[in-house]
Amino acid sequence: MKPLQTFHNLSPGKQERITRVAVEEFSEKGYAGASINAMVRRLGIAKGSIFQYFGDKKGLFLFAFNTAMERVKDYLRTVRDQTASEDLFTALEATLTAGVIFMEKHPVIYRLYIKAMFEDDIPFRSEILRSLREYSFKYFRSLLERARARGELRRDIDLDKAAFVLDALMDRFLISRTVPHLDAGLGIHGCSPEDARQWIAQITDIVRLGIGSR
Amino acid sequence: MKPLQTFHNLSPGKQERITRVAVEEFSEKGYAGASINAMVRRLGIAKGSIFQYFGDKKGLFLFAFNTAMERVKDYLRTVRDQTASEDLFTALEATLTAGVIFMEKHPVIYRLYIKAMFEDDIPFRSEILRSLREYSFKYFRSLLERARARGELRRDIDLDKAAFVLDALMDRFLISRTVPHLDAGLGIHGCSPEDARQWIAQITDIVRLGIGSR
Amino acid sequence: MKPLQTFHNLSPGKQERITRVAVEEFSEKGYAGASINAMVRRLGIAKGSIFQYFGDKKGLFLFAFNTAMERVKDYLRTVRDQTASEDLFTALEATLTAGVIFMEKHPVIYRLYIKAMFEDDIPFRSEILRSLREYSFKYFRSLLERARARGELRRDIDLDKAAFVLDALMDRFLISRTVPHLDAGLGIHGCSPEDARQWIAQITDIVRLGIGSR
Amino acid sequence: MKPLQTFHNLSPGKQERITRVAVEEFSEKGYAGASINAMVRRLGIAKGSIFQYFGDKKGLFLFAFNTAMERVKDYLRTVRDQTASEDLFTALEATLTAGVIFMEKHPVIYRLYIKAMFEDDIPFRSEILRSLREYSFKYFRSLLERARARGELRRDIDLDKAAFVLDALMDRFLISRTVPHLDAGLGIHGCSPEDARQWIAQITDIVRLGIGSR
DNA sequence: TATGAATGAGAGTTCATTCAT
DNA sequence: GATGAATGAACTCTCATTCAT
Repeated sequence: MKPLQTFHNLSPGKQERITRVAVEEFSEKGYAGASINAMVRRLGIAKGSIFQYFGDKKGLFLFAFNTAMERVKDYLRTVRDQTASEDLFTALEATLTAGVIFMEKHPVIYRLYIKAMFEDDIPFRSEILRSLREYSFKYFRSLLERARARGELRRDIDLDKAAFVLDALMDRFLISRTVPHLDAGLGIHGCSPEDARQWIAQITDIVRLGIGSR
Repeated sequence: MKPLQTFHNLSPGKQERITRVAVEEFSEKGYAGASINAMVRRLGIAKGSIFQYFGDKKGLFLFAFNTAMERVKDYLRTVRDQTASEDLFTALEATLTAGVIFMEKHPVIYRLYIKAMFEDDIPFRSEILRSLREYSFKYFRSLLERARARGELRRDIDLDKAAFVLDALMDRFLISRTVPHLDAGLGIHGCSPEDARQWIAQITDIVRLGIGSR
Repeated sequence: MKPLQTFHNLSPGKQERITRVAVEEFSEKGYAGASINAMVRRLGIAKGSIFQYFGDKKGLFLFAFNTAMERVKDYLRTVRDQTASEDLFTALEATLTAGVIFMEKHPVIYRLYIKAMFEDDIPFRSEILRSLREYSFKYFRSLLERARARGELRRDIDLDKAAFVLDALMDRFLISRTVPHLDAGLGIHGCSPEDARQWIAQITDIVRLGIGSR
Repeated sequence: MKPLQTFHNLSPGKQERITRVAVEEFSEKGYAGASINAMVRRLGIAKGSIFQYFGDKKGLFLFAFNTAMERVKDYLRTVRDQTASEDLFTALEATLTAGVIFMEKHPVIYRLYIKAMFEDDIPFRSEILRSLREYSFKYFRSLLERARARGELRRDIDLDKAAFVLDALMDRFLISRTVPHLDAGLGIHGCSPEDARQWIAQITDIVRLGIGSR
């Protein structure tokens, strides 16, 4: 019997409940800190069941993490599609804003991503991070390539470097909204969506002057 | 008897050895993951002694962390003093370069900082991070204020936002050199100091156009 | 519904497969160590089925063990029949040689026998072992009685004691070929069939002088 | 801190109690079957203590086993010394008798030996068995060499083969007294010491004729 | 008849913390 | 002041067995 086979035979409602609790637990306590005991206590099921479904803690984490990341990718895909006709900097603003909204609705997922990023001994850490970063860079690269084709960029700008800057700024901005006290009192953490838009506008402005065509 | 009282009565060599081992352990395994068992094994001292010196695990961590961060601050102070007469962007390049050099020499300290940043259940996490970030922002703010006084900045730029951008880019760049696979194959992780300088130059260049006076 | 009833309604092929896997598992890991989980995994059938067929783990073991021992007895019977006209010591040599050959072809069965012999908590351990030993002794006793009738034995030898010696030597010799390092470097374990015959000849020789008629 | 260091700092009485309980548990249930939970329950100490003393289950077993075997070797040494002036077959009888007496007083140790012999997954099984068997063979070889020097043996007898026979018979005889129902009703198991001497005498008699000088 | 999801006791192991010496 | 033995809760993981479908 393959792992996950058993799990996928459960009712969708139960699958969803288990996944949600697992994501929350890993999100709150990281991989090593997460307790399967705590999960089954919250779920009201037997400890053995988790191991029947996922084989071991590693398998559970991988499943929870991948499930969560799929939702991020889905979301990002729709953003890109909706900004296809906009210029680069409008698209960037939209992306950041979308990121803020997503995090507002799914803070748990963002924290899980953070944990995977900076905790050691995450199962398949390298593969996971490499694949995520690749996805993110490809996203910004594709925005930049579209912009270059339209003549929106400085001629001499290196697309890799530019993508790095975009990724760094967006990532840090979003992290600041999640991780308390990372913004040194600037007020990013927990600020209103309107204030967030102000921040986004000004950051984008700096970037436009840095890499834009004029 | 105050905690740390007994610790400071030890010979400087012993104090230094204990501090070093504690910093290494927390740096490698994070707060929750660190094992006092492991530390005393490496140190060859009794487990009870640690509790006598520092009260509990929390006290040990706080001491180790603060000690490590003092070294960072000392280092940063000398960088600022040495670049007092340079223009903003030269000073920024120097700062990033200095950061690369520091990390090269003290990777353990940088990892400890990362762990403190992204792990929950760090004792006094809020206070620690707030104080660190404050220090970092003040550093960049002071550079920017110096630059504004000299007319090196766009008139309309908001210094807080600019400091945010500088801090974000510098931080992400340095993290990329430490955490594997965070750079999506761009080659920042583990690149040679010369390649790092190239990266720094180009990032600074983007920033100059974004916030510089012309 | 009697247990085993449902099992015997299965296709002979399936019965045989289940028996074989069970014997292998018990042979490798002993009774307590054997895992029904592992068996059904290898068989690709439902765990519940095993309990339907055999009631519980005990029933499964008993069936597997008895099935395996039947094969040993069948084999031993043919050996005795084929040596009916030989003198005692030729028959003994033939028996030992046959034992070696059987083990060579059915190591799994021999290991199962060993496990049953020396593990506690074997279900019905006493009955099982008593019956096996009885069978073995009867075998040697019948050889000895035949020999006595032909005047091949010392007058004053006690047949029980002699049977004990024969059984002990044969058993130990065969075990030495299976269990590594039981022969203290004498080279019995894993030796070639030819070398085994040399050993057999010399052991038989000692026995002949010990109990033979002259 | 080395494993066993801590343990040896305990009071001799406590060390002895722990060792005794461990030997009993392994002796009754084998390695895999033994439960550290059960041991600490019987001892009335905390589970963690066992791991502090011995590191892990493997370490505990190794210690318990070696301690038990030392007692066997000590005993055997005194037997050999006391029979130095006897002829081979008298010495053999004394050895077997001594074995019977030892087992009568220490059945737990003998069962532990049996378990180590026939259970798989014993830690360092190969090394343990090789060393034990070597010790046993050397013992019989030394008796045989002494006998050959005195002209008590058949000229053409191979000492290795003879030692094998002695070891096999002695071992099986002693096992028969411990493991129930291994004697097929011959009455070795649990027989009185006097009956045991009778058996010993007759077995020795067979061996004498098989390998003796006349 | 066959299935396989559910169970929960029990396994070995690690750990921060306490306290008598 | 330094020690290190003692603790017990919490951890991940395995297993035979049950029973509704």
